[in-house]
Amino acid sequence: MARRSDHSRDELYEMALAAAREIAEAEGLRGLTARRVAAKIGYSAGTLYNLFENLDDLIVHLNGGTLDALYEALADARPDGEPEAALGAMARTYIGFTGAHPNLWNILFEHRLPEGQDLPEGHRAKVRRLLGLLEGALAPLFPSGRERERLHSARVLWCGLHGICSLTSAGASPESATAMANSLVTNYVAGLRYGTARATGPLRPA
Amino acid sequence: MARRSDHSRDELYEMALAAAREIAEAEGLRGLTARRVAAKIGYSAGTLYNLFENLDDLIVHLNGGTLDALYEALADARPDGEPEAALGAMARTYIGFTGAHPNLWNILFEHRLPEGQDLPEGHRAKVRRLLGLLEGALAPLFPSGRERERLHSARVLWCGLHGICSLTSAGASPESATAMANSLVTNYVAGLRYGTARATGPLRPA
DNA sequence: GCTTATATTGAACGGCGTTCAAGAAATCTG
DNA sequence: CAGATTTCTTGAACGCCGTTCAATATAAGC
Repeated sequence: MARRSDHSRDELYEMALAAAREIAEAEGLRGLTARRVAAKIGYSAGTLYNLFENLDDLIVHLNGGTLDALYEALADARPDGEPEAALGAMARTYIGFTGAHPNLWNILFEHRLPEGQDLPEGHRAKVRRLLGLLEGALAPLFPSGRERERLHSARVLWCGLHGICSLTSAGASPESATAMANSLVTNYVAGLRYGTARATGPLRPA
Repeated sequence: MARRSDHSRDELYEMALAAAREIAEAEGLRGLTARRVAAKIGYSAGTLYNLFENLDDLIVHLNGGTLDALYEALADARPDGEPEAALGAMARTYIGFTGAHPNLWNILFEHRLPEGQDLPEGHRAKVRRLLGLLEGALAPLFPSGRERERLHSARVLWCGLHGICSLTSAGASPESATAMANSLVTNYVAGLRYGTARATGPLRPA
């Protein structure tokens, strides 16, 4: 019950998140408890409450790290070239990430804050940053001045990709996620390119 | 600690599921505990374990009911006519369902069985039945003999719709789910109709 | 009426998130 | 350096949780 100087506060913070990530990756949300994280770093559970508001807060931080890792993977893989090829490559990278870290990725969506609480602004910013990658790949399809439509299409593709990975991970569709993503990208972009230009108003190629 | 004859086993089963649904609808997974469900129907927690294997099993049954309700809503709303119109109407119905029962719909995906366990076959069948509705709406686009491609496209749209509702519900994309669904359906189907017929091979209209 | 089978329960177990008084070490003050 | 002060850490505790089970009172079968 005494003060220790084994680690600085920042070290402790990183150790706790790393331990949580290890447990989460191996066992998912079910195995991720405050007591186990604490035991894994050799401190008592109470110490975690000096670093995080509570377990929900710890998980939100864990998810922030997952979003960062996802961003790095996608940013590295983003190729130039035709939107179809770029989006296809990003989709494959995304699918690869979900396959490599299924539990971490699932926790991104399984974990929900209690009733009234919203995710911190930083979390939303991380998502926006990811969306920006898709927007970049879509840029050749939209003339300047149509950024709103471009963002809209990026969102649709992002949602579609998310749905593919989500249902694939849930085992509901054993069919290859990659094939579905290819179909989504190919046909949706084809619709944008030569589309019927209905109310949603995608445009002719620039 | 005595046997009662207030309700039959089937009545008890229905009462428990109804109570669970009420709690889940109001408070989500966090409020759904065995003790509270039992208290709500005026029995002890142990009695639930005569009706269900455990709390996970109860939730799986609850989710089965949600899938049934979703199927009924979509089956009722399925219109005839052009695929775009039919799929758009189904998407709006789906989005309406998720808006009317956000917690029930979320539990469908938040709840995950422990490590080794898979969802029962009945659950998969319910999902397949839902997919069948989309396949029906896509039928005019595919000549007979191309059922495989039709199923593939139905899956892609299903995933896309799921992704839209999932991320909308998570608050990550405040943009209107309906607008995104319209864009998805319009452009994806346009891609199928006049598509580039790449490797994934959607066909010309029949 | 007697026996058998079944349903129900309260208590119990271990684990959970979280709080907090107590105390020891680090730090500050002179 | 000593004494005062701040900070960190902890174990115990609280009230939950899912789940099990012996005990028991009732229903069902004969």
